[in-house]
Amino acid sequence: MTQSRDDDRRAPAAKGPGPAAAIVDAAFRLFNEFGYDETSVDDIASAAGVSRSSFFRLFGSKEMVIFPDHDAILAAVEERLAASTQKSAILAVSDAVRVVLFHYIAEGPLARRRYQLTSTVPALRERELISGSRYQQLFRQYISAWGDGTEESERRGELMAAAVVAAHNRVLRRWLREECEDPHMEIDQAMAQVNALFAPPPATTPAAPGAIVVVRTDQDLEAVAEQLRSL
Amino acid sequence: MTQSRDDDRRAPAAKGPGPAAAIVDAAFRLFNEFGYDETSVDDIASAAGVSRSSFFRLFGSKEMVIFPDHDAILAAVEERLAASTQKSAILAVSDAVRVVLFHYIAEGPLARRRYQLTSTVPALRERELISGSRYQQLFRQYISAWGDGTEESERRGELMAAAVVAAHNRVLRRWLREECEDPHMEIDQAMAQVNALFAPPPATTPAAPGAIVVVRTDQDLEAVAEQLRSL
DNA sequence: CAATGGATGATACTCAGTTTCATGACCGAG
DNA sequence: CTCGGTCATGAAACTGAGTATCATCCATTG
Repeated sequence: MTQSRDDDRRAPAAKGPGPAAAIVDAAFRLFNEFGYDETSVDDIASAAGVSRSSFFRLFGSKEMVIFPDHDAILAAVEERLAASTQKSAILAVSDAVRVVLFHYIAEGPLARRRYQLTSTVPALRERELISGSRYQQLFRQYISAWGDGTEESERRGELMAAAVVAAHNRVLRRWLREECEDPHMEIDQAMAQVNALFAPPPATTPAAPGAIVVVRTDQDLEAVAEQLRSL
Repeated sequence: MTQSRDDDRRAPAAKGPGPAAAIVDAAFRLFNEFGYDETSVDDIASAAGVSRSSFFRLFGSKEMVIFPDHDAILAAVEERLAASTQKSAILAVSDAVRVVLFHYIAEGPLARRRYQLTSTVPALRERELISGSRYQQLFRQYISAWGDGTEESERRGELMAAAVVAAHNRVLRRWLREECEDPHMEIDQAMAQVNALFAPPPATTPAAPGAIVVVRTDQDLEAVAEQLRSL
């Protein structure tokens, strides 16, 4: 896995030289120049110096050139969520969201080029939506598991998962549009907002500046800390 | 809408006799018998006694045979949302959600047949997801407009729209699976839950610096202090 | 050297969706 | 009745994505 060299055949998203990277480069270049629909797979393959067959062998479809490693991110999210219990649930969710967000941010300009495509090509926007729903499904699954089995609890899990993904998407989209200077801060705020919504109603007395805030909590300190961090 | 005769040419989803209805019937029958991927458009067209051309003229794509009138529902939702202001916002959202839900429920067995397909054929599930996101976008747009323009308010709109759609989807899915006896009641409960989450942020003024935070916990003060220090 | 296995390329095929053109039914005007 | 229009339909060819098959090449290994 971690062996070096140009063994990126297993990791099409890698940056090093290799057929996969050449294909990605050619694809983004042609998409930007001529448009997504106007660029055929044959165009990409020949521009990258590989055969059509190899293209479909490496990326299963034309759309997948744009979205390289969703499966890997999804696995990372699941890993983070799995390493958690009720007590650290809120923290786990926030962490998992950060995993996703900062993965994209780490891509830098590539992520923005992708956004330029997804925001103009309906087929790609839809593909992105679908992968987003897989995150939501994953979050829902874990959040639900942390609750009791009542319908209200299940519904709460569903709503919270939707909110979590929406919060992430908003921050990410703002960053992609360069409307967001500090994504760390914004994702913290956004997740704090989510947690404030879904945490058990903390009997917040309207507080004048300098007032005493009493937090009734059955939660563990991590949860409290998460909320405080947002103030 | 309710006029009789066979003037369903403008309404492909209508039930009366006519080419569109024949196509829908043939499509569902063949999909159920042989599977979605195994049924070609030619199969459907010839089974319905029309030409391939007519099929694509009436429904733009193979997937659209399954989802007839999303645009109409979307328009109905928008109509309901548009007829509302901040004061009646919560009611408008709940009403709009009910419009969608009961539209599907009114379809009765057809909706359940569709569900059987969408829950087994990935391409159709994705198509459904996408139309769901259009509802979400619509709700977000209106809910955001009801707020002040702050980022927190915008985010709240985004989260609430996501939650609203998620709540609807949950109730609808339960009804489709026949796990839900009284969809009226369930959607009311679900929307009440959404409103309870999003409605009145009970004036939670962020505590000014120097506020006192009281945490009830089993842990001793040293542990608490240590945790807080790490914020 | 021979054999094996993995990666690649070439080719042909299916099918969705688009475009173009021809046909035929209906309809009002002369 | 006939001409000239429109509109729904059908027919056929075309593009392009995705799949399957087979041949080839190359590197390792015995």
